[in-house]
Amino acid sequence: MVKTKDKIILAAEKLFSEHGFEQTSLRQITSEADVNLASVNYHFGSKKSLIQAVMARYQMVFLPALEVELQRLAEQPNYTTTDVLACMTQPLIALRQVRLDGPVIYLRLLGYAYSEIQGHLRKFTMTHYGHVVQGFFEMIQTANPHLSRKTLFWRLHFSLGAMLFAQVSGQALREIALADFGEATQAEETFLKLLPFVAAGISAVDPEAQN
Amino acid sequence: MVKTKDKIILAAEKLFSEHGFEQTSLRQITSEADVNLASVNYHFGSKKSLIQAVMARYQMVFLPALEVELQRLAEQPNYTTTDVLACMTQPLIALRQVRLDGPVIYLRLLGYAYSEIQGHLRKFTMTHYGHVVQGFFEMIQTANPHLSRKTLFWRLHFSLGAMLFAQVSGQALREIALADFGEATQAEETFLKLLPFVAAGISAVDPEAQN
DNA sequence: TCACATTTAAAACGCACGTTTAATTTGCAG
DNA sequence: CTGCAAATTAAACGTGCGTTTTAAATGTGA
Repeated sequence: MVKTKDKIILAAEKLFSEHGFEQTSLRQITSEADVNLASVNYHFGSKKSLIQAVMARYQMVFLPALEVELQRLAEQPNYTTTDVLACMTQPLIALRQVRLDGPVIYLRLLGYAYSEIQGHLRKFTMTHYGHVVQGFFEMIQTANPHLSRKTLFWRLHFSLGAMLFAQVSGQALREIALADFGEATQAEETFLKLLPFVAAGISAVDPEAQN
Repeated sequence: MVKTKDKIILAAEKLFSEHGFEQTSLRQITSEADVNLASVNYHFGSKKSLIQAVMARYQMVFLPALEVELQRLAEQPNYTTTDVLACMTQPLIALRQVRLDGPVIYLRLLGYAYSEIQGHLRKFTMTHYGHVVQGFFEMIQTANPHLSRKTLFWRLHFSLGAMLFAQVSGQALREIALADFGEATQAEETFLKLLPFVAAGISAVDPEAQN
């Protein structure tokens, strides 16, 4: 028998990833989960806490796995931007342990988390996994010694934006692509197409560096 | 004497660009504009119509100006991705006619429009200015004959995502950058930093093209 | 089986929102 | 000045939300 708490989590993940956090009401979630409305507040305390619980379930798998991959690469004598970015693929695949469609779900949740409650997720992530994020940044810096920290900071966030937009708008974009020139794109394929784009963007020569 | 309708538009632009469309209530707008709550529905019919009016005011300046720039470049024997992207800078500056801080306002509005009401803005833009968008796409294609339409489609939307994220999260990111390593970034500077990133990402070699 | 803590259930609360109504004020042509 | 349309105002409406309350049902250890 499936516990009420688990039914809520599963339904919340699904609806949050499809429509965003604020656009999803507790009534939709409890209806989808086939549980009573009040049980969310009983088991999680508030909607905000439910959101954090949903995110934490994925973060606690993804970020430690990312840390392992980064440390492995850090032992190499040298590495490229692409190498560092590729460290994310295995941890993403590891999210299948959480849920069969975990990788897709997580990327979408990330997108909504950043675009809706910008500050909260970043604070939570930095508090619990700040050293992983920091390490990632340092390795990108090592792979691109010609770039200033400031330029790198912005380019990493441009990359984040590209990824989040692709995930959140992914379904709509896939439909447009299909209608415009009849080529379908798989959800997982989007992330693979993203990597060379982001890698080239990050490593681009900085025009300002000539100053 | 400033008309009520104009006071509403000015206040709405400001608040929409700061907090997004859905996060901004009509009560906030009418309070900021110092007009009666009901006057929005009297002058614009609905909140949705107000949003469209706000967006249209910028689109009708930006997109025709972009068309002019693109046509000028198209007459050249050849051009690069950067050249095509640079066509956007003058039309952005032209938005100062609409409002002193028009360029910044417009980019932020774009960001929220895409992340909140994804379908609507695209539909509106394509209906009224579809040929401009189409022309932009074709010129990027011409500048990158080695890339498939599918790859180009996704990379252009990655670029859009990078820009929108930078604008919407721009204020928060600027504060983080300042706190993390003490370097301030101007709002207008963000767009300039974006161009080389996006240009390199779009023109990157496509690993899939080897297949 | 009994007593007690845990969990579920139905209903209501208070709040903020976009919108509508109806009355009043304002602007202006004849 | 008069009369009428346009504009403004204050108040209320209906809806959906997250949350709380109170009672009933369920599970559990002695």
